[in-house]
Amino acid sequence: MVSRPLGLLRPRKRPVQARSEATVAALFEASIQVLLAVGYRKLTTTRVAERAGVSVGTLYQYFPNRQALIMSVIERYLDDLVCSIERGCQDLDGRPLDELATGLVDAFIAAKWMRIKVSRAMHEPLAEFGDAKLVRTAAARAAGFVARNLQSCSNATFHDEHLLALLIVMACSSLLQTAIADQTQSLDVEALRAHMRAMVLGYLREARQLEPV
Amino acid sequence: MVSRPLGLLRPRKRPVQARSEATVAALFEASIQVLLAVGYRKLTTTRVAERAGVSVGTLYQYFPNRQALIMSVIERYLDDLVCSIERGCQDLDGRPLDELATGLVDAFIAAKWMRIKVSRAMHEPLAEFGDAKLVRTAAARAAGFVARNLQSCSNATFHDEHLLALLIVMACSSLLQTAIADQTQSLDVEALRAHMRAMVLGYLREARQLEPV
Amino acid sequence: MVSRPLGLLRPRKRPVQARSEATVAALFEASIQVLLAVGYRKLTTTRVAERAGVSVGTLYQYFPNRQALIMSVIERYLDDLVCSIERGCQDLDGRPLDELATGLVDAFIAAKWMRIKVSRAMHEPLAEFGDAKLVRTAAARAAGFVARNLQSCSNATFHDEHLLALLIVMACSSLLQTAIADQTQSLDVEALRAHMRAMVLGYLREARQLEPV
Amino acid sequence: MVSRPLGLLRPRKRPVQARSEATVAALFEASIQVLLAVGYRKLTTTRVAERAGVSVGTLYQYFPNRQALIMSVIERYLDDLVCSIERGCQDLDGRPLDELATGLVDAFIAAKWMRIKVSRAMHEPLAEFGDAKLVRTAAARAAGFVARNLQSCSNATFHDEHLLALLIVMACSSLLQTAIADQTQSLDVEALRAHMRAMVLGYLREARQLEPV
DNA sequence: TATGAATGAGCGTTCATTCAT
DNA sequence: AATGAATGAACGCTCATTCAT
Repeated sequence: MVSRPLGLLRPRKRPVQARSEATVAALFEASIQVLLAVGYRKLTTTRVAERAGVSVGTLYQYFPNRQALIMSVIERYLDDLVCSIERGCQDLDGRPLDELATGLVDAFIAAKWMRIKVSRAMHEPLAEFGDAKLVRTAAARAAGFVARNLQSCSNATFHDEHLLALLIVMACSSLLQTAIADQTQSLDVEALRAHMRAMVLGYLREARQLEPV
Repeated sequence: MVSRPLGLLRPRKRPVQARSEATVAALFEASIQVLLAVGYRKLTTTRVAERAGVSVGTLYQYFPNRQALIMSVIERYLDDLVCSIERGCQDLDGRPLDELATGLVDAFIAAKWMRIKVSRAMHEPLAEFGDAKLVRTAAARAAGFVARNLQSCSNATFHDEHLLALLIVMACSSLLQTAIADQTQSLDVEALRAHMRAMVLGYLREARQLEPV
Repeated sequence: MVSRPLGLLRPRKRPVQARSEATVAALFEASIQVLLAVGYRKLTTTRVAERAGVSVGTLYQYFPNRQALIMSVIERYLDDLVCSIERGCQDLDGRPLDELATGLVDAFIAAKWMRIKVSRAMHEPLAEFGDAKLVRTAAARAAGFVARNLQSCSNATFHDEHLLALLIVMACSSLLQTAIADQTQSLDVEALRAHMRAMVLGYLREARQLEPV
Repeated sequence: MVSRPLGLLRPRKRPVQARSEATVAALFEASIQVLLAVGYRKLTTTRVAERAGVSVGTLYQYFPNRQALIMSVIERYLDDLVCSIERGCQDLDGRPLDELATGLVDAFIAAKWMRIKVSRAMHEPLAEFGDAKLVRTAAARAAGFVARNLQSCSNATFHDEHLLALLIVMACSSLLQTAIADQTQSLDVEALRAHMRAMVLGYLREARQLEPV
């Protein structure tokens, strides 16, 4: 799953050579580490480059500026996340409603909670660039899979699967992000899983009667 | 419900005089405006003071440092939010489940969406200080009201109203925050209201069967 | 022994009333305390006024600016010092050389070491304004007494008592100041006293043969 | 005798390249110039950098903070001073007492008075950091040479050369510093030299009879 | 291509001083 | 006369970005 930067985020050079790819990967990895080690406010280009074992100058050969680096990191994270969710949703076609709800919630939790530290590290960057196309695109992609799952549900049909799917995606990811950001861990995963399942399942049951808007 | 900052966040001087109160209010207002105008990263003490029509020095007479200012702004925002939610939940005691769900969702939307610009402005600050006691306290307070509403529901009883309430609060606020942060407004309020209602109602219906964990 | 400020140091108002005198005294005392508590670099007018139990505004009614305050404090300190030395030299007229040396050294040590904390507090202010008339004047005054002692010595006569006296004053006070500034107290007072006595006595013995320059 | 700052004072990067060394040298030189031109209180990192012909950022690449810069400057000054004194004391072994006294005083005067402007510039910084290890170390080193000279004196022996040496070092340097700090130059060098010689010589003559304490 | 020294605008913060009350 | 809120220039320091090597 390679980073696919778009628009303003496009690196100055495409990492065609093995060396370049390795450098970019190291910079991504270093960014996460810096984020976890010192926090977003202290994430400096110099620090990231240092951690990655290259010079600042080199960083600037792959990313036009700090923002591009961060957005690339976010992009990569979201990409991985969406792929992980997709994988989790793959076997849910044709299932009855309750299994579907369980499966979806498990997929989201697996995707976010399993990589909890990275998810936590992404909290602030996502807040700064959270209104970017990036995030909407990722949400839309995830909503795509989920919508397909909903369409193929064995014991229920819906009016507007895509909107339902989008709301499930938004609700699950925002709730999980909030739960993860809480360092005190006041909610344990299993409780969260049970309640999210109830929420999604209940929502879908109600939604069968929901008229399209 | 007055702001009562504690510890390091305690303003340097209590605004006892009319002038002082006006200055502090102006600084709060200016912070929001700066947040909306130039974003969190460019929220500077100088910039806030300027916009409030006072000098930096004056800002520092009321707040020991930038963080204290921001946390006070957050605190005030959360306080208002919780009060607004409380007001919205006041008439929901003794109602049947579906009216309760509708009322709760309306209360949250009224609280957040009606002050959408401020809510949007708070997105990044909340992400930086989101794990602070402040936020958890506010969530717990809101969960308190909601739990009371659940307990008094005319046609349903629950195992653990407090946990349910907390999850409703977290889900509603995080979902609304996400929706609000999206500048493109891909979701209109009324659609969101309908779906959130379905989500909360469905959740509570499922939750009646949920064993305590 | 009242402060007698001169020239640029003249307070804006002469402390004619009891109240004013008390305020000025409180400000002097507070300055010393601040110096000892937080050091010269952190001595601020606000802090001094606070400690003195008055407002900054009041401070500025007695001293035109920070420098005037500090110089007044120095002046008072030097005044006390010189008076203390004078007292110590009073009974030395007509004594033989060795008793004179002992007496002089004792007088200096009594003056400086007995008020060691204040002397230490004055170290930095003296360095900043050490080339001021203030210090030269104080040294000259002390040299005056010492010169008189030298003139009346029972068993020795000198060519230029005034210069000798000035050098004794400078040597004794600078050596003591250095010893006092050393927080580690590597030299104990009694050793210092013995050696200073040897130094002064030896110096005077040599000086009898020193031609005027 | 190269400057070797330790701990928090360690320069951020060791000046290994010619350019770096030149920059650091320029910063030292600029510090002295600023000290002489505007005084210690107005010695600003920006001002020093400016005068050195580099940017503030560059200054901070070589010194972690203002204090480290100043202490490095002091260290360098003291190092030079001690080396200069050492040079002046080199030929004094085996000399009779009066030649020794003359030689020592000449060594101190040569070291301090010959670099009078720098010495004057150092007055305030030394007062602020005067109790630092730096200064005590320098004094101890100088006392080392002088003690050796005393031990080898051809016509006198002493009980505690090291203490005597330390007092000579302290007396000479503090007296010279005081004389130098006096901008009015009320004492000319040659008079000072004669009297210091008398003082040191007399002191040593007395000290022969001084019992160890 | 990679480096990292250099840059300098800009930040958070302090504090001497003023002046309306 | 006394107050203390307000001022704003100036400070120490950081860091995104550039460019000579």
